[in-house]
Amino acid sequence: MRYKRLPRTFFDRPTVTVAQELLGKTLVFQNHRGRITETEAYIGQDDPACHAARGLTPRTKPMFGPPGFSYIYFIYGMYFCLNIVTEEQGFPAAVLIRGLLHEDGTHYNGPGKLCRALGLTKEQNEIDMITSKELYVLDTPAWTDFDATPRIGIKQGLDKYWRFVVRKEVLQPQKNSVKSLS
DNA sequence: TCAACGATCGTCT
DNA sequence: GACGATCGTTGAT
Repeated sequence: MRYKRLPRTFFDRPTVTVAQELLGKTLVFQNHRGRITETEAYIGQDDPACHAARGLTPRTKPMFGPPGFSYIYFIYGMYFCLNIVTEEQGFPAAVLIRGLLHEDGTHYNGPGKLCRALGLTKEQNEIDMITSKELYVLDTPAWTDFDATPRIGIKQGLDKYWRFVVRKEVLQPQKNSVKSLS
């Protein structure tokens, strides 16, 4: 089975919808690939936790651009975080990729660890993930069994339940079947 | 120019 | 649970 890459229309939708439906999709960067297990939505200038809340700056410029582009920023002096821009050009919003189940079996929890493992840096900021040959998302089956919680590591916007994480049973589907054999 | 802070993580208590 | 590492971005001077 050969999976197609997600088209721009996938990202040109409400950010919460995109964040939820990205769970289970396959992120590809160079020789790495893994399925997305955890996302967060950051939506517009009315969301106080969104980097774009205080307007357009050099850093947040990608968020104001077309959907389907990467937005990678440097944080805490040592980590990068990967986002994918959503919604129409001019409306600043993006989905933060927080968790990835690598095809080698490693589950990366946390945006900083994920980017470090894959080698994602500012070099990959503002890449068009619809046309790029090194950074894109494949349309593998979605995981629809997930929880919604407040976002992590922020001090404002905690009333919004815009973090989406697949339930851990999804990540160990073989456990029940093993038990039923005995 | 300057100082405070941050969508994190590992280590220590 | 608390804290330090480490530095680019930002808004204020």
